[in-house]
Amino acid sequence: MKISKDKEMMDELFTRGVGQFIDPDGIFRKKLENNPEKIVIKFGVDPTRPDIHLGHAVVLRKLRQFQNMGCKVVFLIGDITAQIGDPTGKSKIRPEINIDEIQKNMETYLNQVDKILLKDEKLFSWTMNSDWFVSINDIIAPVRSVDIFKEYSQKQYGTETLPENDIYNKSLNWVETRRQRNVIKNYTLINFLAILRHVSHGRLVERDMFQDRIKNREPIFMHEMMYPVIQGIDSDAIYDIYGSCDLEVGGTDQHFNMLVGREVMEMNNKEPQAVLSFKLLEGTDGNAKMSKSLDNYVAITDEPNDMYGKIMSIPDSSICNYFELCTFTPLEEVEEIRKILGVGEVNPKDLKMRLAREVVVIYYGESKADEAQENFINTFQKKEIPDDIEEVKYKDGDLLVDVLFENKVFASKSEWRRLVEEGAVKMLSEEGETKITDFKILATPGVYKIGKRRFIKIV
RNA sequence: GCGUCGGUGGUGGAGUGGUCUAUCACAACAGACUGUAAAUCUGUCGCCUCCGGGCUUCGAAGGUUCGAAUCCUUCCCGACGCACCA
Repeated sequence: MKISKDKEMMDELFTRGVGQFIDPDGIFRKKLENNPEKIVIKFGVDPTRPDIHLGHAVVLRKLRQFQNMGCKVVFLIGDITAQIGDPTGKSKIRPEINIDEIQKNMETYLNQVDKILLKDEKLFSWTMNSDWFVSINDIIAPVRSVDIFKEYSQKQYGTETLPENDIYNKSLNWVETRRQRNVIKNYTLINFLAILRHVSHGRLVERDMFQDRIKNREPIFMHEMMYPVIQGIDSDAIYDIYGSCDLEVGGTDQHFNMLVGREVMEMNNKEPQAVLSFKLLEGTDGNAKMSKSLDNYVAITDEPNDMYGKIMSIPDSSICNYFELCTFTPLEEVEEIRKILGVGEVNPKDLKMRLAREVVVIYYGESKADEAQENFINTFQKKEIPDDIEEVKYKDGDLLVDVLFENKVFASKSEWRRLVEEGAVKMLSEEGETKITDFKILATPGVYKIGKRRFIKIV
């Protein structure tokens, strides 16, 4: 009985939310069954986007399941690769980001991860790919530029002591941290070229998005083509540092890159990693994938009310996917929901409310979820004033426009003018709503409603 | 290196001397309606305004012109072709 239950769990582990699972001879699965505590799972993290949303959560929640079985999860912070820009999706070259920013982003990221993952030393670790792609020379050399920089700093600050974030100090720091982490390997140009010997041009351009670009006569830059190889080298490095790299997880958009990792490991005579890629969660607008730049995401740090509301705004067609990818609702039940929805005998709104509640429960618990549900019903179904509203201070004689503009409630005064003309701004009181029609009205304390869902309290 | 074509608002993509803040679509925002922040319909969609208007945008910098996104020069970036060949 127990065995069949375990098998069921195992099956779900490799199917729920999964796009593809590559584990040719079942090596990974066998190891998971026999020595889960020896397994190292790699997960690449983008240090430019510190907010974790439900799309990432799909992967993270799966990682947690592996942790529960005793596997170690290693976050790979792609500080170098972030500067390259994964060619997936947009063709834009990403802006350079500096070390401080990465550090800050990673701190926020790792704090949020607490909500889902365990962080014991045995089950969790992280590393950055600058640990093996950057050498000290990259930071302090060429010597000339450092001298120039020193000179400049001294002029700027007028002292002999350099500021804390001075590049020279930074490089010393860097040596320290690097020593602490005890990284063995450095990838030099020679290593890199040796690996590239085994990677053909055809292999790299075969991916759809490059083919599309070629067809559309759009540019493909060399550094973008190298991206999968570099990501593959990461796996190789993790193997060296942690003694193993058994599985890499990521979205289906990462599938190709992760497979290249297998090849790199193979050519270095290592057991290639298994690859588990996840279906992409669509955004709240129902199309494309959830992403911060498209602003169609639900962050796992969103307030319960917000989280609930955002999920309520997904189109009906996304309900089932969300159930599968974002909740613990058993798969048979999800299937049932799919059927019911198809027939149309249930109001999709009710299913969506259940969905929204279940997701909030995962991150905030039952009581908060109930509160959020109640708040939603009150605000949007009964049209009452929500509980917590952003507050903004005013001084006597201030115009309402200025108060709101200075607090960045909207981006320009023209926007305000438009909203007023459209009758979108209302002052709320005991008696009901009063539409504001004069855009030069003086600010008075009270609750204001802008559009359907923005509330501002002036105090 | 030579040649051809191209670089436009959040995105895609029109416009090749005045009527251009720039057609259109998507996104976004608002109003109506509803089953909800879904769908649909309507409107708005550079900034500032004493509502008369003023100011700023079409890769960058100059120039021609009464007037330039549109013409010229130089530069930057890309696609394609030719040449060169380590």
